[in-house]
Amino acid sequence: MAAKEINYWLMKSEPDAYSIKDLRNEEETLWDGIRNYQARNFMRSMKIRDQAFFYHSNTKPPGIVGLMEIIETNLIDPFQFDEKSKYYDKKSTKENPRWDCVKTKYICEFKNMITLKELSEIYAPEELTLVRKGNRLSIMPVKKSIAIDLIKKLQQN
DNA sequence: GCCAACGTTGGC
DNA sequence: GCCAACGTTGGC
Repeated sequence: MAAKEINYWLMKSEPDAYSIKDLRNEEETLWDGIRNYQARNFMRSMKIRDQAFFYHSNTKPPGIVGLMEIIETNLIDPFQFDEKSKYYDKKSTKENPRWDCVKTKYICEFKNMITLKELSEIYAPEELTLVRKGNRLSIMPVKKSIAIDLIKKLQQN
């Protein structure tokens, strides 16, 4: 039986809010709080067994710190209905929820991160959208060839 | 603190 | 539907 094609993604998080160490401790987490349609749509196209790079943003320096696996998809983000949450969306209804999330599982933390600076020296913005100037997307796809290349590099470190 | 790059909102 | 004003993300 042919192995199912898996796709690769990159997911940003500020470590003050949620870090790779938090994920290592908890093993699994719901990737909630996404309130950007483009990022949401990328999440919607994720499949179980896909893998995602964990990226620490707003750090000195920012960069890729680990790898995780997508273990559940098409989940409803519970915080959109929680009036006390900063992720509350009064326009979202239970009949027609606006925001999704996925569940991810820890695979590994890389001993040495690959910084954004290093990535931008290796890859052009057309190859890796992460290095596009002013990129604010919190979730984005990573081309398979680049993903495999990155994993190899990160494991050598 | 500044700024680039968008996304969102609201007037018309 | 257009566009100006404003807000947000996130690098530096």
